[in-house]
Amino acid sequence: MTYSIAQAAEHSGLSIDTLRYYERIGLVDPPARDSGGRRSYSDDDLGWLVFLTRLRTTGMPIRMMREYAQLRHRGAATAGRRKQMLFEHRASVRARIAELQSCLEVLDYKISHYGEIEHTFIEGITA
Amino acid sequence: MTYSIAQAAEHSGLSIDTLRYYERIGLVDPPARDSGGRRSYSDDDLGWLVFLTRLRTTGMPIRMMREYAQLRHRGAATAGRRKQMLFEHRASVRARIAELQSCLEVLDYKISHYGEIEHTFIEGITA
DNA sequence: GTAGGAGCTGGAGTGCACTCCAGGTCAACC
DNA sequence: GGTTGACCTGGAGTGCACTCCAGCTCCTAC
Repeated sequence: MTYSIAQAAEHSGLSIDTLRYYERIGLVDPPARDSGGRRSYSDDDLGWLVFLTRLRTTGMPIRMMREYAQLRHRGAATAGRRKQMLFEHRASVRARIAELQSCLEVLDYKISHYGEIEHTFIEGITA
Repeated sequence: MTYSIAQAAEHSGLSIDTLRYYERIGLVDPPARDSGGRRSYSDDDLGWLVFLTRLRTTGMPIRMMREYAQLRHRGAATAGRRKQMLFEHRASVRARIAELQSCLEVLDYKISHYGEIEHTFIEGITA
């Protein structure tokens, strides 16, 4: 199964421009081309794109994704390094979640605090 | 108690440049000045700065923080609107956490997958 | 055979959130 | 009274991750 750039964009959630941009900066390998010179993405290509969007969603910077892509390109010999990268990235995602959760508590507090303002009309509380 | 800009930066985790930048764009009110014309932050100022860093950490864009700051500036009459903003923001933070957690599952899967590669030396698995 | 639409390239432009800089002031200490 | 160090201002520069554009080609449908 092959996919046009529009279909690849649709499937991955990236824009067409972003797909070409990712190719330009070496984040994805140049896909095959059809008889008219247009990009023709394979299922494997799509799988990689979708995985990239996960890394992006979790805040991995592009330069790190590119490093990962380059290791991947060098084959099975780099599997350990790649696993290590994902391992470390997972830790940072967990830390990020913890950070967000601690901020959530502050928001919860603030929101209930506003509730008091609204019900008792305490003056001067403007935070 | 008052604080120099360096102390405010230290306490809030923002840089000195960022403090001046936030003031310039109307995110924080201009603090008092000492006899030498230097910024002199109050405890209230610091409290606001710390709260801003929470909003920032949770990904609120500056333009929204500024909107919030402007409402706050208009006093208690805008408390409802501000509470509503925090309420909506909290929902987006929760959504973000859920998104990260779902990506974490993908990472977990990938990482255990790499484990298989390392132990059984399956060829061709390069994702 | 031509009009329309998708896709192509190289390169310029955008928005966000800072970050840095030059050139100056001010207070304190030696 | 000179040097040092923190701070001041307005404005320019940075890094990231896209996003847009002009001008072109190619295929399909009428």
